[in-house]
Amino acid sequence: MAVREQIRVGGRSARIQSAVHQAVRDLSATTPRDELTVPQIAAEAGVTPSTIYRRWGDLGALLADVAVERLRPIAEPDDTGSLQTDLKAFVDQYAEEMSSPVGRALMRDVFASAESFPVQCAGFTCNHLATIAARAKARGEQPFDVDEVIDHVMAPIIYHILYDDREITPAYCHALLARLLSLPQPR
Amino acid sequence: MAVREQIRVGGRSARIQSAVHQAVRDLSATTPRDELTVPQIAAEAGVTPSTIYRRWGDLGALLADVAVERLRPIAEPDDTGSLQTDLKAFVDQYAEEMSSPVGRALMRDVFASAESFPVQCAGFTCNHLATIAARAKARGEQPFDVDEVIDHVMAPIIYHILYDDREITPAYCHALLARLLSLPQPR
DNA sequence: ACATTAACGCAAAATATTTGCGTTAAGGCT
DNA sequence: AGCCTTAACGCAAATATTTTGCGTTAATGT
Repeated sequence: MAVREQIRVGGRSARIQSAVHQAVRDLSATTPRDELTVPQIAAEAGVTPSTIYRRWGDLGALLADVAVERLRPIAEPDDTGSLQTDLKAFVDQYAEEMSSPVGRALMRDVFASAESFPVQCAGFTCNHLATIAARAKARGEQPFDVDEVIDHVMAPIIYHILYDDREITPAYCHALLARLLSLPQPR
Repeated sequence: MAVREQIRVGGRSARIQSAVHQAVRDLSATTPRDELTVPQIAAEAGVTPSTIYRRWGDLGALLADVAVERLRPIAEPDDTGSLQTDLKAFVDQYAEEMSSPVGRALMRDVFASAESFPVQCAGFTCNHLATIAARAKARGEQPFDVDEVIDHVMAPIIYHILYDDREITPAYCHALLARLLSLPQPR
Protein backbone atom coordinates (compact mmCIF):
# COMPACT_ATOMS: atom_id res chain seq x y z
CA MET A 1 0.00 0.00 0.00
CA ALA A 2 1.02 3.57 -0.57
CA VAL A 3 2.37 6.06 1.91
CA ARG A 4 -0.16 8.81 1.58
CA GLU A 5 1.25 12.15 0.49
CA GLN A 6 0.35 14.52 3.26
CA ILE A 7 -1.39 17.81 2.61
CA ARG A 8 -0.79 19.14 6.09
CA VAL A 9 2.79 18.68 7.14
CA GLY A 10 3.24 20.88 10.19
CA GLY A 11 2.56 20.74 13.89
CA ARG A 12 0.80 17.62 15.05
CA SER A 13 1.41 15.67 11.86
CA ALA A 14 5.12 16.36 12.05
CA ARG A 15 5.26 15.37 15.69
CA ILE A 16 3.48 12.10 14.99
CA GLN A 17 5.67 11.28 12.03
CA SER A 18 8.71 11.89 14.16
CA ALA A 19 7.38 9.88 17.11
CA VAL A 20 6.46 6.92 14.92
CA HIS A 21 9.79 6.89 13.14
CA GLN A 22 11.59 7.06 16.47
CA ALA A 23 9.45 4.24 17.82
CA VAL A 24 10.38 2.06 14.86
CA ARG A 25 14.06 2.80 15.32
CA ASP A 26 13.90 2.09 19.05
CA LEU A 27 11.91 -1.10 18.78
CA SER A 28 13.85 -2.50 15.86
CA ALA A 29 16.99 -2.24 17.94
CA THR A 30 15.64 -4.68 20.48
CA THR A 31 13.02 -6.69 18.61
CA PRO A 32 13.41 -9.18 15.77
CA ARG A 33 11.75 -7.63 12.77
CA ASP A 34 9.33 -10.46 12.15
CA GLU A 35 7.75 -9.80 15.49
CA LEU A 36 7.41 -6.05 15.06
CA THR A 37 3.75 -5.12 14.86
CA VAL A 38 1.82 -1.98 14.12
CA PRO A 39 -0.01 -1.94 17.47
CA GLN A 40 3.32 -2.30 19.26
CA ILE A 41 4.84 0.59 17.34
CA ALA A 42 1.74 2.67 17.91
CA ALA A 43 1.91 2.09 21.65
CA GLU A 44 5.59 3.00 21.76
CA ALA A 45 4.92 6.18 19.79
CA GLY A 46 1.85 7.10 21.83
CA VAL A 47 -0.60 7.08 18.94
CA THR A 48 -3.45 4.81 17.96
CA PRO A 49 -2.85 2.06 15.42
CA SER A 50 -5.43 3.47 13.05
CA THR A 51 -3.29 6.58 12.65
CA ILE A 52 -0.43 4.45 11.37
CA TYR A 53 -2.66 2.39 9.09
CA ARG A 54 -4.26 5.45 7.56
CA ARG A 55 -0.98 7.24 7.04
CA TRP A 56 1.39 4.46 5.96
CA GLY A 57 -0.99 1.73 4.85
CA ASP A 58 0.79 -1.23 6.35
CA LEU A 59 3.83 -2.26 8.33
CA GLY A 60 5.97 -2.87 5.26
CA ALA A 61 5.47 0.63 3.91
CA LEU A 62 6.25 2.17 7.29
CA LEU A 63 9.44 0.16 7.67
CA ALA A 64 10.49 1.11 4.16
CA ASP A 65 9.81 4.77 4.87
CA VAL A 66 11.93 4.64 8.00
CA ALA A 67 14.66 2.70 6.22
CA VAL A 68 14.98 5.29 3.46
CA GLU A 69 15.36 8.03 6.05
CA ARG A 70 18.09 6.07 7.78
CA LEU A 71 19.85 5.48 4.49
CA ARG A 72 19.60 9.13 3.44
CA PRO A 73 23.05 10.69 3.71
CA ILE A 74 23.43 13.36 6.33
CA ALA A 75 26.47 14.94 4.75
CA GLU A 76 28.43 15.26 1.55
CA PRO A 77 31.11 12.66 1.00
CA ASP A 78 34.44 13.61 2.58
CA ASP A 79 36.85 15.61 0.47
CA THR A 80 40.11 13.74 0.89
CA GLY A 81 42.01 15.69 -1.74
CA SER A 82 41.94 13.41 -4.73
CA LEU A 83 39.58 11.42 -6.88
CA GLN A 84 41.12 8.11 -5.96
CA THR A 85 40.99 8.62 -2.23
CA ASP A 86 37.52 10.20 -2.38
CA LEU A 87 36.16 7.22 -4.24
CA LYS A 88 37.90 4.73 -2.03
CA ALA A 89 36.62 6.36 1.12
CA PHE A 90 33.07 6.49 -0.22
CA VAL A 91 33.01 2.90 -1.42
CA ASP A 92 34.53 1.59 1.78
CA GLN A 93 31.98 3.33 3.90
CA TYR A 94 29.13 2.27 1.64
CA ALA A 95 30.16 -1.37 1.72
CA GLU A 96 30.60 -1.35 5.45
CA GLU A 97 27.21 0.26 6.10
CA MET A 98 25.31 -1.90 3.66
CA SER A 99 26.85 -5.20 4.63
CA SER A 100 26.32 -4.71 8.34
CA PRO A 101 23.34 -6.50 9.87
CA VAL A 102 21.53 -3.19 10.21
CA GLY A 103 22.27 -2.27 6.61
CA ARG A 104 21.03 -5.59 5.31
CA ALA A 105 17.81 -5.20 7.28
CA LEU A 106 17.29 -1.70 5.90
CA MET A 107 17.81 -2.93 2.37
CA ARG A 108 15.29 -5.70 2.92
CA ASP A 109 12.73 -3.19 4.12
CA VAL A 110 13.34 -0.98 1.11
CA PHE A 111 13.09 -3.75 -1.47
CA ALA A 112 10.15 -5.49 0.16
CA SER A 113 7.93 -2.49 -0.52
CA ALA A 114 6.31 -2.25 -3.89
CA GLU A 115 7.00 1.43 -4.29
CA SER A 116 9.60 3.95 -5.33
CA PHE A 117 11.78 3.70 -2.25
CA PRO A 118 14.59 1.90 -4.04
CA VAL A 119 14.81 4.68 -6.60
CA GLN A 120 15.41 7.18 -3.83
CA CYS A 121 18.26 5.11 -2.48
CA ALA A 122 19.81 4.81 -5.92
CA GLY A 123 19.60 8.59 -6.07
CA PHE A 124 21.61 8.96 -2.87
CA THR A 125 24.44 6.91 -4.32
CA CYS A 126 24.26 8.64 -7.67
CA ASN A 127 24.37 12.09 -6.08
CA HIS A 128 27.37 11.30 -3.96
CA LEU A 129 29.26 9.92 -6.92
CA ALA A 130 28.36 12.98 -8.97
CA THR A 131 29.68 15.20 -6.20
CA ILE A 132 32.96 13.33 -6.16
CA ALA A 133 33.18 13.48 -9.94
CA ALA A 134 32.49 17.21 -9.97
CA ARG A 135 35.19 17.78 -7.39
CA ALA A 136 37.65 15.80 -9.44
CA LYS A 137 36.82 17.84 -12.50
CA ALA A 138 37.29 21.06 -10.54
CA ARG A 139 40.70 19.85 -9.47
CA GLY A 140 41.61 19.24 -13.06
CA GLU A 141 41.73 15.49 -12.58
CA GLN A 142 40.58 13.07 -15.24
CA PRO A 143 36.92 12.61 -14.25
CA PHE A 144 35.10 9.29 -14.23
CA ASP A 145 31.74 8.10 -15.48
CA VAL A 146 29.28 7.75 -12.61
CA ASP A 147 27.38 5.00 -14.41
CA GLU A 148 30.55 2.98 -14.78
CA VAL A 149 31.19 3.10 -11.06
CA ILE A 150 27.62 2.10 -10.33
CA ASP A 151 27.70 -0.80 -12.77
CA HIS A 152 31.09 -2.21 -11.89
CA VAL A 153 31.69 -1.26 -8.27
CA MET A 154 28.43 -0.60 -6.44
CA ALA A 155 26.41 -3.24 -8.28
CA PRO A 156 28.71 -6.17 -7.49
CA ILE A 157 28.86 -5.11 -3.86
CA ILE A 158 25.08 -5.01 -3.61
CA TYR A 159 24.73 -8.28 -5.48
CA HIS A 160 26.92 -10.17 -3.04
CA ILE A 161 25.19 -8.66 -0.05
CA LEU A 162 21.78 -9.62 -1.37
CA TYR A 163 22.42 -13.01 -2.93
CA ASP A 164 25.15 -14.83 -1.16
CA ASP A 165 25.62 -13.09 2.11
CA ARG A 166 29.28 -12.93 1.42
CA GLU A 167 31.42 -10.77 3.63
CA ILE A 168 32.46 -7.70 1.67
CA THR A 169 36.10 -6.99 2.40
CA PRO A 170 37.84 -3.67 1.78
CA ALA A 171 40.26 -5.62 -0.38
CA TYR A 172 37.43 -6.72 -2.65
CA CYS A 173 36.12 -3.17 -2.95
CA HIS A 174 39.57 -1.83 -3.74
CA ALA A 175 40.07 -4.47 -6.39
CA LEU A 176 36.82 -3.46 -8.06
CA LEU A 177 37.84 0.18 -8.00
CA ALA A 178 41.38 -0.44 -9.16
CA ARG A 179 40.16 -2.54 -12.03
CA LEU A 180 37.78 0.16 -13.19
CA LEU A 181 40.23 3.02 -12.89
CA SER A 182 42.95 1.11 -14.69
CA LEU A 183 40.76 0.61 -17.73
CA PRO A 184 40.90 2.98 -20.66
CA GLN A 185 38.12 5.50 -20.24
CA PRO A 186 35.41 4.70 -22.77
CA ARG A 187 34.66 7.45 -25.25
CA MET B 1 9.40 -17.10 10.14
CA ALA B 2 10.97 -20.28 8.89
CA VAL B 3 9.60 -22.78 6.45
CA ARG B 4 9.59 -25.90 8.56
CA GLU B 5 11.72 -28.72 7.24
CA GLN B 6 9.32 -31.57 6.76
CA ILE B 7 9.96 -35.01 8.19
CA ARG B 8 7.21 -36.63 6.19
CA VAL B 9 7.37 -35.63 2.58
CA GLY B 10 5.15 -38.10 0.76
CA GLY B 11 1.47 -38.62 0.08
CA ARG B 12 -0.78 -36.10 1.72
CA SER B 13 1.98 -33.64 2.54
CA ALA B 14 3.18 -33.63 -1.04
CA ARG B 15 -0.34 -33.14 -2.36
CA ILE B 16 -0.92 -30.21 -0.04
CA GLN B 17 2.39 -28.58 -0.90
CA SER B 18 1.55 -28.88 -4.55
CA ALA B 19 -2.00 -27.60 -4.13
CA VAL B 20 -0.87 -24.59 -2.10
CA HIS B 21 1.89 -23.67 -4.54
CA GLN B 22 -0.55 -23.96 -7.41
CA ALA B 23 -3.06 -21.80 -5.57
CA VAL B 24 -0.44 -19.10 -5.06
CA ARG B 25 0.50 -19.17 -8.73
CA ASP B 26 -3.12 -19.02 -9.84
CA LEU B 27 -4.15 -16.27 -7.48
CA SER B 28 -1.08 -14.13 -8.03
CA ALA B 29 -1.91 -14.09 -11.72
CA THR B 30 -5.17 -12.30 -11.07
CA THR B 31 -4.68 -10.58 -7.72
CA PRO B 32 -2.38 -7.73 -6.73
CA ARG B 33 0.08 -9.22 -4.29
CA ASP B 34 -0.64 -6.77 -1.49
CA GLU B 35 -4.14 -8.15 -1.32
CA LEU B 36 -3.15 -11.80 -1.35
CA THR B 37 -4.04 -13.38 1.98
CA VAL B 38 -3.40 -16.71 3.61
CA PRO B 39 -7.08 -17.55 4.11
CA GLN B 40 -7.70 -16.80 0.43
CA ILE B 41 -4.86 -19.07 -0.68
CA ALA B 42 -6.01 -21.77 1.72
CA ALA B 43 -9.53 -21.67 0.30
CA GLU B 44 -8.23 -21.88 -3.26
CA ALA B 45 -6.02 -24.83 -2.36
CA GLY B 46 -8.75 -26.57 -0.37
CA VAL B 47 -6.89 -26.63 2.93
CA THR B 48 -7.37 -24.83 6.22
CA PRO B 49 -5.37 -21.69 6.93
CA SER B 50 -3.77 -23.24 9.99
CA THR B 51 -2.09 -25.80 7.77
CA ILE B 52 -0.36 -23.02 5.87
CA TYR B 53 0.59 -21.12 9.00
CA ARG B 54 2.07 -24.19 10.65
CA ARG B 55 3.99 -25.25 7.58
CA TRP B 56 5.22 -21.96 6.14
CA GLY B 57 4.94 -19.60 9.08
CA ASP B 58 3.60 -16.58 7.29
CA LEU B 59 2.58 -15.26 3.90
CA GLY B 60 6.00 -13.84 3.12
CA ALA B 61 7.76 -17.15 3.61
CA LEU B 62 5.19 -18.95 1.47
CA LEU B 63 5.51 -16.43 -1.34
CA ALA B 64 9.29 -16.68 -1.18
CA ASP B 65 9.13 -20.46 -1.29
CA VAL B 66 6.91 -20.37 -4.35
CA ALA B 67 9.07 -17.72 -5.98
CA VAL B 68 12.23 -19.79 -5.65
CA GLU B 69 10.50 -22.74 -7.29
CA ARG B 70 9.43 -20.53 -10.16
CA LEU B 71 12.93 -19.16 -10.54
CA ARG B 72 14.50 -22.62 -10.42
CA PRO B 73 15.67 -23.51 -13.93
CA ILE B 74 13.88 -26.40 -15.56
CA ALA B 75 16.64 -27.12 -18.04
CA GLU B 76 20.29 -26.62 -18.74
CA PRO B 77 21.18 -23.50 -20.70
CA ASP B 78 20.98 -23.96 -24.46
CA ASP B 79 24.09 -25.18 -26.20
CA THR B 80 24.41 -22.81 -29.12
CA GLY B 81 27.83 -23.98 -30.21
CA SER B 82 30.15 -21.37 -28.78
CA LEU B 83 31.00 -19.63 -25.56
CA GLN B 84 30.02 -16.23 -26.88
CA THR B 85 26.61 -17.24 -28.15
CA ASP B 86 25.92 -19.43 -25.10
CA LEU B 87 26.64 -16.54 -22.78
CA LYS B 88 24.68 -14.09 -24.84
CA ALA B 89 21.64 -16.34 -24.98
CA PHE B 90 21.76 -16.96 -21.25
CA VAL B 91 22.18 -13.33 -20.29
CA ASP B 92 19.46 -12.19 -22.65
CA GLN B 93 16.99 -14.65 -21.26
CA TYR B 94 17.97 -13.86 -17.69
CA ALA B 95 17.53 -10.14 -18.19
CA GLU B 96 14.21 -10.57 -19.90
CA GLU B 97 12.81 -12.87 -17.23
CA MET B 98 14.05 -10.83 -14.30
CA SER B 99 13.04 -7.44 -15.63
CA SER B 100 9.52 -8.53 -16.53
CA PRO B 101 6.78 -7.57 -14.09
CA VAL B 102 6.52 -11.17 -12.97
CA GLY B 103 10.27 -11.45 -12.50
CA ARG B 104 10.41 -8.27 -10.45
CA ALA B 105 7.62 -9.54 -8.22
CA LEU B 106 9.39 -12.87 -7.72
CA MET B 107 12.60 -11.09 -6.78
CA ARG B 108 10.72 -8.96 -4.27
CA ASP B 109 9.24 -12.05 -2.68
CA VAL B 110 12.65 -13.69 -2.46
CA PHE B 111 14.43 -10.70 -0.95
CA ALA B 112 11.64 -9.79 1.42
CA SER B 113 12.09 -13.05 3.31
CA ALA B 114 14.72 -13.13 5.98
CA GLU B 115 16.03 -16.54 5.01
CA SER B 116 18.33 -18.33 2.64
CA PHE B 117 16.16 -18.08 -0.44
CA PRO B 118 18.39 -15.54 -2.17
CA VAL B 119 21.37 -17.86 -1.82
CA GLN B 120 19.49 -20.56 -3.70
CA CYS B 121 18.75 -18.16 -6.55
CA ALA B 122 22.39 -17.13 -6.72
CA GLY B 123 23.20 -20.80 -6.98
CA PHE B 124 20.95 -21.21 -10.02
CA THR B 125 22.82 -18.49 -11.86
CA CYS B 126 26.19 -19.75 -10.74
CA ASN B 127 25.43 -23.29 -11.86
CA HIS B 128 24.28 -22.22 -15.28
CA LEU B 129 27.37 -20.13 -15.81
CA ALA B 130 29.56 -23.00 -14.65
CA THR B 131 27.86 -25.27 -17.16
CA ILE B 132 28.52 -22.84 -19.96
CA ALA B 133 32.13 -22.43 -18.85
CA ALA B 134 32.66 -26.19 -18.70
CA ARG B 135 31.24 -26.57 -22.18
CA ALA B 136 33.57 -23.90 -23.47
CA LYS B 137 36.52 -25.62 -21.89
CA ALA B 138 35.48 -28.94 -23.45
CA ARG B 139 35.36 -27.23 -26.81
CA GLY B 140 38.89 -25.98 -26.31
CA GLU B 141 37.73 -22.37 -26.07
CA GLN B 142 39.40 -19.91 -23.74
CA PRO B 143 37.18 -20.28 -20.65
CA PHE B 144 35.94 -17.41 -18.54
CA ASP B 145 35.78 -16.76 -14.83
CA VAL B 146 32.24 -17.27 -13.52
CA ASP B 147 32.75 -14.71 -10.76
CA GLU B 148 33.76 -12.09 -13.30
CA VAL B 149 30.54 -12.59 -15.23
CA ILE B 150 28.51 -12.40 -12.03
CA ASP B 151 30.25 -9.23 -10.87
CA HIS B 152 30.26 -7.33 -14.14
CA VAL B 153 27.29 -8.62 -16.09
CA MET B 154 24.66 -10.14 -13.81
CA ALA B 155 25.20 -7.70 -10.93
CA PRO B 156 24.67 -4.52 -12.97
CA ILE B 157 21.55 -6.02 -14.52
CA ILE B 158 20.11 -6.87 -11.12
CA TYR B 159 21.10 -3.49 -9.70
CA HIS B 160 19.20 -1.57 -12.33
CA ILE B 161 16.14 -3.77 -12.00
CA LEU B 162 16.07 -3.31 -8.26
CA TYR B 163 17.09 0.31 -7.84
CA ASP B 164 16.01 2.37 -10.75
CA ASP B 165 13.43 0.34 -12.57
CA ARG B 166 15.31 0.98 -15.73
CA GLU B 167 14.39 -1.00 -18.78
CA ILE B 168 17.12 -3.55 -19.45
CA THR B 169 17.76 -3.63 -23.19
CA PRO B 170 19.54 -6.43 -25.01
CA ALA B 171 21.97 -3.79 -26.24
CA TYR B 172 22.90 -2.96 -22.66
CA CYS B 173 23.45 -6.64 -21.82
CA HIS B 174 25.56 -7.16 -24.90
CA ALA B 175 27.68 -4.15 -24.09
CA LEU B 176 28.34 -5.53 -20.61
CA LEU B 177 29.33 -8.88 -22.05
CA ALA B 178 31.45 -7.43 -24.83
CA ARG B 179 33.27 -5.24 -22.38
CA LEU B 180 34.09 -8.17 -20.15
CA LEU B 181 35.16 -10.52 -22.91
CA SER B 182 37.35 -7.88 -24.54
CA LEU B 183 39.35 -7.39 -21.35
CA PRO B 184 42.55 -9.26 -20.74
CA GLN B 185 41.77 -12.28 -18.59
CA PRO B 186 43.03 -11.57 -15.10
CA ARG B 187 45.58 -13.95 -13.62
C1' DA C 1 -9.59 35.84 13.90
C1' DC C 2 -12.41 32.73 11.27
C1' DA C 3 -13.72 28.99 8.19
C1' DT C 4 -12.60 24.78 6.12
C1' DT C 5 -11.30 20.24 6.34
C1' DA C 6 -7.11 17.11 6.84
C1' DA C 7 -5.54 14.29 10.26
C1' DC C 8 -6.33 12.20 14.49
C1' DG C 9 -8.51 9.31 18.54
C1' DC C 10 -11.73 6.07 19.90
C1' DA C 11 -14.36 2.01 19.61
C1' DA C 12 -16.93 -1.36 17.02
C1' DA C 13 -16.69 -4.52 13.24
C1' DA C 14 -14.30 -7.38 10.15
C1' DT C 15 -10.16 -10.26 9.17
C1' DA C 16 -6.30 -12.59 10.07
C1' DT C 17 -3.33 -15.42 13.10
C1' DT C 18 -2.49 -18.57 16.88
C1' DT C 19 -3.49 -22.54 19.63
C1' DG C 20 -5.55 -26.81 21.76
C1' DC C 21 -7.20 -31.10 20.68
C1' DG C 22 -9.08 -34.91 18.13
C1' DT C 23 -8.28 -37.38 13.60
C1' DT C 24 -5.75 -39.09 9.59
C1' DA C 25 -2.19 -41.18 7.38
C1' DA C 26 3.27 -41.38 6.37
C1' DG C 27 7.22 -43.91 7.53
C1' DG C 28 9.50 -47.31 10.26
C1' DC C 29 9.34 -51.89 12.21
C1' DT C 30 8.58 -56.71 12.68
C1' DA D 1 1.37 -57.50 4.87
C1' DG D 2 -0.02 -55.69 9.30
C1' DC D 3 0.96 -52.84 13.34
C1' DC D 4 2.91 -48.74 15.92
C1' DT D 5 4.35 -44.27 16.47
C1' DT D 6 3.69 -39.72 15.71
C1' DA D 7 4.03 -35.95 12.06
C1' DA D 8 0.85 -33.38 9.72
C1' DC D 9 -3.70 -32.07 9.18
C1' DG D 10 -8.73 -30.26 10.13
C1' DC D 11 -11.69 -27.93 13.03
C1' DA D 12 -13.03 -24.41 16.07
C1' DA D 13 -12.17 -21.39 19.91
C1' DA D 14 -9.19 -17.79 21.48
C1' DT D 15 -6.35 -13.95 20.42
C1' DA D 16 -4.39 -10.36 17.65
C1' DT D 17 -4.47 -7.38 13.88
C1' DT D 18 -6.61 -4.43 10.42
C1' DT D 19 -10.46 -1.73 8.75
C1' DT D 20 -14.09 1.56 9.24
C1' DG D 21 -17.55 5.05 10.96
C1' DC D 22 -17.92 9.06 13.41
C1' DG D 23 -16.89 12.75 16.56
C1' DT D 24 -12.94 15.92 17.80
C1' DT D 25 -8.70 18.57 17.17
C1' DA D 26 -5.84 21.57 14.97
C1' DA D 27 -3.15 22.91 10.34
C1' DT D 28 -3.65 25.96 6.59
C1' DG D 29 -5.67 29.56 3.68
C1' DT D 30 -8.24 33.82 3.65
